[in-house]
Amino acid sequence: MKKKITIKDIANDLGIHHATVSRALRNDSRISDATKEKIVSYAKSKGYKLNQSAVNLRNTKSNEIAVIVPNISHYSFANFVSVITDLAAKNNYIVSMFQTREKYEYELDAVKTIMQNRVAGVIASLSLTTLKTDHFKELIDFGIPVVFFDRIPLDIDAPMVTADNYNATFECVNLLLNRGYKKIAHLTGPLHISVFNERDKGYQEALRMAKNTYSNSVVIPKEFEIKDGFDAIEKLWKDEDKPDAIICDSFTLSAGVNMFCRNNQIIVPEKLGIIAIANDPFSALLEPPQTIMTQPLEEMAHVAFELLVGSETNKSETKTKSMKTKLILRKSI
Amino acid sequence: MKKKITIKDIANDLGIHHATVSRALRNDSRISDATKEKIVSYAKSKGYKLNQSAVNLRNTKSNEIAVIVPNISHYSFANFVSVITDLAAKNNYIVSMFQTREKYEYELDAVKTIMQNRVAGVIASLSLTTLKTDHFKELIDFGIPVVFFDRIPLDIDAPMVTADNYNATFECVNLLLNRGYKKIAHLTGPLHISVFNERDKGYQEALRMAKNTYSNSVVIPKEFEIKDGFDAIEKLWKDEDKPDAIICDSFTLSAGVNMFCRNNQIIVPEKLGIIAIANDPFSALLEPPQTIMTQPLEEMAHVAFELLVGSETNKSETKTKSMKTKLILRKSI
DNA sequence: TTTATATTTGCACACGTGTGCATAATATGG
DNA sequence: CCATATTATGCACACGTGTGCAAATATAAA
Repeated sequence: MKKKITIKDIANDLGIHHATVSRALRNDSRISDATKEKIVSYAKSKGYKLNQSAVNLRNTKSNEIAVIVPNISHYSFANFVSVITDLAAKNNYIVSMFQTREKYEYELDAVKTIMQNRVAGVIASLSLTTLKTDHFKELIDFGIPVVFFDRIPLDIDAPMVTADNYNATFECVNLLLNRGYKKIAHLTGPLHISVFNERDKGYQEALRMAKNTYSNSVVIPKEFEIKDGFDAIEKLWKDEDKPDAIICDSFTLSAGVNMFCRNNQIIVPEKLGIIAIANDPFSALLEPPQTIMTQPLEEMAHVAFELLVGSETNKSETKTKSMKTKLILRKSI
Repeated sequence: MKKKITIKDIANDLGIHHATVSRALRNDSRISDATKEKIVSYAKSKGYKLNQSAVNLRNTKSNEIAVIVPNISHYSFANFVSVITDLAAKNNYIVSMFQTREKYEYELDAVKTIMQNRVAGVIASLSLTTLKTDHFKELIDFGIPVVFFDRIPLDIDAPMVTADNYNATFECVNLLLNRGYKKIAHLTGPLHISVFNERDKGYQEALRMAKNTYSNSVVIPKEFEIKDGFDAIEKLWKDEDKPDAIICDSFTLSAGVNMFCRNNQIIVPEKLGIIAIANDPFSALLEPPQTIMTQPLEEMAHVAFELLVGSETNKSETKTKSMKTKLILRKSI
């Protein structure tokens, strides 16, 4: 292992002071071009690498942006993180990953670690089991800016980015009603989660406004799996008053519904219309190709990042951005 | 923003030396239980948070593990990162994400940033456009342990973890031949990439050993998209000597092939057998459900992590672990 | 009690960089 | 050519923690 060279080493070798080296390498205007050139080329020849830990200590702040998500392997989160990572790299930040696996305790651990690391900022989406948010309040109180994304808390004064979940289901219902469906079910998640709560409200309200009497919200109280969608529709299908259309709050759930239909020769969209609120591109590959209401993930990531890195200059008011969803019409309705 | 309390603050308040505080908080055996208790409870009451940047500087090493992957939003990488993140958290490391987007220049940037951050270790999968690996040699020379994963370099002496790609295709070919397929094509990636190279060798060799005369490797020279699979099979299908089975080196490619077949009423598996080397669980949802040869991603992640964090104690010999793939038989062959 | 030993705490310095302020070197103007 | 303004560099300290070694205190043995 090579000995790591420091700015002091360079200063000694060149017979100058390390402050001058520091300034030269950071291209400070107060250093003459001649010495700058001398220092930079010497540093390069010696393979000098800035020690970021020292910089972070000196700045009392690290160059990291922490991202807290329930599960990185889910497409929406993966895609979101992917965009954030690009933006971070472009702005000389590093992205640190934290995964809660939908567990409140892991979220607590993540927040603790984040504070220890004096991170520059946090982008977070709450876990399903998070009922108290004191840890995030402490984080903000500690001086670390936080932007919430998708699964947002309702009792914290911080910037937020979400899809317009209320209108997403509202529009889905109207679309289905227009197509002649009469009995629309809603497969959703725990209603203490902002996303599902908003969507169910939009669903209920659209039905109410249309004076539609059938209403059926099925809550899956855990992380969605294909089997959950399968089981849910299986149970619904046994009702004497079964639905003729279903809105699924994730691609995973809709995939389970699709599988049940294929296994039981239930023709989609004739016997059952399916629409998913999802972003997964493979929804197009289902038989029949799945109609989805998508969230503008890339745009949301951009906004979240902007709210975070711009948050120092622009502390004026709390901003919650609600982004319009977009329908991709395929063959399942 | 609250003032951040340090061990010196605690020391002053308690009339002791900060070294004692440091030791007490780290549960050093040399500090008496009485003072430990006093210090720990006082620290807690004051909301003391360790400053990891200071620790990192002192240790000349950070608490981060860097993960370099081409694209986080691809299922295999996302899943791999997900497991690594869990393992890291369990071992008091943080995972820093780096995404190359298949670009050599981004890989260079990532390696540079990683050196600056004096990261504890790196897990990396090469980008498609990486032809030189000097940057990784420099990284290792700089004293940072690196474990390569999946897309490994052939000219670096470092621990590696891959699937047994040679045998994966070898077995696929034999399986297809046993089922009566005679003309097997191989949809693969750039052959300077270890993964695709090995797979194509396994494919070629299995055909040679079976004295099968038809052989057809189609190289997609870029990041795979669904359209690439679609276009490739479309072109193959125009041949007078078209294949009756195809091995696809990713789920994306196989999805494109599947789509072409559905659009053109080509019955799978009667007219065309399809097998993908992939991990994506949604392969089960295609029509027909896709037969896949899977890599043991979770296991590979565990091994990679173990090779990395155990690498300080266990520098003895370079280890390359080649993990057995597993067939999941469904309806596409 | 005295001496030897074990236990506990303090001291000083190191880790590498950045910044306000002082000082030195150079340029500008009369 | 001197006084002043401008530019360039040096100095000292701070950021927060950890560790080898010395010192102080407590405990055990004689």
